[in-house]
Amino acid sequence: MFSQEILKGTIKPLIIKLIKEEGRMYGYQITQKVKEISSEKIAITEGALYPALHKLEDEGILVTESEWIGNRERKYYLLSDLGKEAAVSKLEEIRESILMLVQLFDLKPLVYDTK
Amino acid sequence: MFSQEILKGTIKPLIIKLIKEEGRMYGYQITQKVKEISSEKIAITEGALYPALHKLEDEGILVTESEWIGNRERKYYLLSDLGKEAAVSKLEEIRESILMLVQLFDLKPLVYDTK
DNA sequence: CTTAATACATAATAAAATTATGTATAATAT
DNA sequence: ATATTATACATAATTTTATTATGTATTAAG
Repeated sequence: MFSQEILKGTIKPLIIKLIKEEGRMYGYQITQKVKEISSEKIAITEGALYPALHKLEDEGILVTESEWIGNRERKYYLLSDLGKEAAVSKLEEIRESILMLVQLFDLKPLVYDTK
Repeated sequence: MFSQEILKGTIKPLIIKLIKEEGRMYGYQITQKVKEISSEKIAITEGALYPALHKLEDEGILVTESEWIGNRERKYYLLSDLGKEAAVSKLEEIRESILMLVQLFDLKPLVYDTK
């Protein structure tokens, strides 16, 4: 289980992608989801996650709604209207960057499966 | 032409990969090669490149040989014996990391072309 | 009744980049 | 001739972003 390493700089777009898909997510849920989709290989640390969430909120990309589950706060993050717009270009950006890495490191032959 | 952004953390393995392929390279040549293979999209900055080269040298991965082209120094970097060993695992590592990014960001359908 | 899981958060530190600056030679364009 | 661009190295200040270490607190499981 490695944490970020190469994933430096990818946490914000990753958050955006997950929230875009799920509609809304809370911090802990994001850590679990990433653990799941990475086959237990990636552990997002709180020290990276929460500052990133707060920054995205400050940037106006995310908005929050708090819910109280019993006596415990659960802070859901959602895409704002701005965030919904921004998400498209930000995900396109990261997609291009990752494909660039594939190209640079010559991880071809990777091709689009057009099935 | 974007500089690093997502490439954070990838400069050292990239240097290793290029030098492994080319045999030896000097700093400026690396910037040009990266520009070339990225279709002019990536400009490695000196502030990132030279410290990375020096660190790899300190780590014993790279060794240098200086050549004087006229009155101008050209410092070639080569893989040391240690570096040749390390290169294999380091490149496997970065490969896995990039494929992890592909998986996380759902850049499938990307499949191996087995032709 | 203790430990692990859930759930938030911040502070100190480290790593790694950007940006700015510096020196200097060689080639090209005006 | 001379100014600009390209070649070629390098470092310093700053910023960004992560790691590691704490901290608080509730709930579930052993």
